Amino acid sequence: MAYADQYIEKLRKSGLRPTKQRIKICEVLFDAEKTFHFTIKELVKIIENQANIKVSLATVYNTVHAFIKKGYLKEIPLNASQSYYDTNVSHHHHFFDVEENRLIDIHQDDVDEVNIKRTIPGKKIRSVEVIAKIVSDNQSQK
Amino acid sequence: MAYADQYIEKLRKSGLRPTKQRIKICEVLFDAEKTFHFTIKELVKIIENQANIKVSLATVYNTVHAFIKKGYLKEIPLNASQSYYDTNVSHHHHFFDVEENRLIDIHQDDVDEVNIKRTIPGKKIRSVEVIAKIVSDNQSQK
DNA sequence: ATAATACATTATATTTATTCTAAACTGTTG
DNA sequence: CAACAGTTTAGAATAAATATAATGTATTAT
Ligand SMILES: [Mn+2]
Ligand SMILES: [Mn+2]
Ligand SMILES: [Zn+2]
Ligand SMILES: [Zn+2]
Repeated sequence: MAYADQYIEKLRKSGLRPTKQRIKICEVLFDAEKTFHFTIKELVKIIENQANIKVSLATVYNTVHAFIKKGYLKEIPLNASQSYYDTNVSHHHHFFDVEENRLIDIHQDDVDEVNIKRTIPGKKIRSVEVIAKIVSDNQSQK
Repeated sequence: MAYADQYIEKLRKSGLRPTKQRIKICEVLFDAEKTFHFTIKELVKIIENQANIKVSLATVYNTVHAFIKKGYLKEIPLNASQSYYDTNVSHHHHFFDVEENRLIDIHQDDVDEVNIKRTIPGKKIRSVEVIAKIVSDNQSQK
């Protein structure tokens, strides 16, 4: 548990006390070498599989929302039935594989700056996100 | 009810019989001079306000989904709690006013073609959508 | 360290969007 | 018009998300 201090700091900065449930959540979210996308249900399953401790749904939701508010996680709206979350909080875009229901990151560098030639009076742009839906390329013809 | 024939045709092409409930739904959706965005709840309210007939939630959901499948409506994912729908089925993008929870169309012409310099083997892009979140521009300084 | 306090966890209940069910009803076809 | 296929509907079921409130734990004060 070498990284525990970082998690404690993250929790404290989010206004949360470092309890063992929350530290476990941090381990799963921020210990991975790679960032990843998840649903709450998947996150709970990961925690259950790799930990001996029990974490209630309410705690997971509360902690995830605190991290979103603080910018340690991002929420990605894809469909109405369920939220997707992202441990990659850098500015980036996504492919969404509609057949496999899977998100794939597109680095900001891999998309030319999106130039919107229209403004709304009294409003400013806070963020711009691109979602490219992808499907199997069944080029069986020819 | 001059446009009824068009609605009947739209329904038939969607594989639906033209019942009076469905024609009423079409009137609300496709009679407007302008396209608009709506939630199911809002659509039901509009129907209730302007019609003498009763339409059940199940019928509204089923009809909306049939139209989406046929391409007469588009679904716009914005948050996990509720789906937004769009009667503008042309290729376009959106501002989303996060304070007022309101969608605003951005014509395709108002956004330079989004150039994604990355591909996924075996997959092809079906659609590309841009969502720009906007907030109040409180330029009280200076 | 101990006690007091504030905050956290949890099981459970609630809310709400969406989907399902099955009985009554309606459009279509011959 | 009869027969059939498809439709509407109220209400039930489902499932994500949030709220509640009793119990437990980290922190702070003593
Ligand atoms: Mn949604
Ligand atoms: Mn839901
Ligand atoms: Zn991502
Ligand atoms: Zn639109």
